[in-house]
Amino acid sequence: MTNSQEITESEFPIMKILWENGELSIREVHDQLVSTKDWAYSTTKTTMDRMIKKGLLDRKRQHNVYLYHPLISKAQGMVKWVRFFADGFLGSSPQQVVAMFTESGTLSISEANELSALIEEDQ
Amino acid sequence: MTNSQEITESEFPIMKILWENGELSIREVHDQLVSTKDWAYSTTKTTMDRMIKKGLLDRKRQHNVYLYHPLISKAQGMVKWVRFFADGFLGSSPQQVVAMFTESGTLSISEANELSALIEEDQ
DNA sequence: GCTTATCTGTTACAGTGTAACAGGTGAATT
DNA sequence: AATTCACCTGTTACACTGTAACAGATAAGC
Repeated sequence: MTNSQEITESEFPIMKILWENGELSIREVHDQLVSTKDWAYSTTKTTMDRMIKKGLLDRKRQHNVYLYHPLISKAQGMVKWVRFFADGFLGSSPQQVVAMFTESGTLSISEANELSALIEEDQ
Repeated sequence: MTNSQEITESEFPIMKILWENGELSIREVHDQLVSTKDWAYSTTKTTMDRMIKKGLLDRKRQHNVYLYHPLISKAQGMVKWVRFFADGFLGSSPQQVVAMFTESGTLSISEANELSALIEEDQ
């Protein structure tokens, strides 16, 4: 029953930036995105708007811009991808992948715990 | 100029099964898929048909069934996802991810070499 | 006040995720 | 041999995603 919207491949880098920064305008997200994705500004915009509709993000008006922020945690957003990664790439269990992320510093202990629990939760 | 069709998230598990088995009917792929994906047979079928159109697979008629086989190598198919994982999940370089795959036994030495080369190749 | 840059909303279109359905064909059954 | 059953094949469908252009609104600079 945890609000578990699935994050798509294109949405993921946006979530990541937002998890790291808390709250940003589309422009700010877009500028950080440029290193990885070669997107038009309007692509970033459309994607983020859809993420609001899906319940992944919310936004509030600050001065004259909208600032977007995540509605789900990094752990929640990673579940699907950890699975994908575990059984598609490493022939290992999702839990082992979580351990790997913790070691690599991708996840804090508490994020790792949350993620582990979520993985157990729905099978 | 290497034939580099991108493999989508749903296509990946199919490719994986085919890389491991060489040549299978839709039914055979589907049966192996069931452990991971809860798909209808027709979903597996449609996906595999589209993969042919995209040039990811080819098929030939054997007796009275079509057997499907991959047209691109595991290394070629992994490039995109290695990048995705490298900069989305591990804050590491694609090459480090390749190394990790080699250690975990996911890739043979020669597959890893091919993959490394491909990663260099287009930036 | 006008120009310019940026933000916002709207619209678009091909591709993907997921599947139902109808017709064909071989195998089993009577 | 005619019927039935199971599975294969092709066709069609529809919502969602990936990617983006465009037009109007607003703010900032001159």
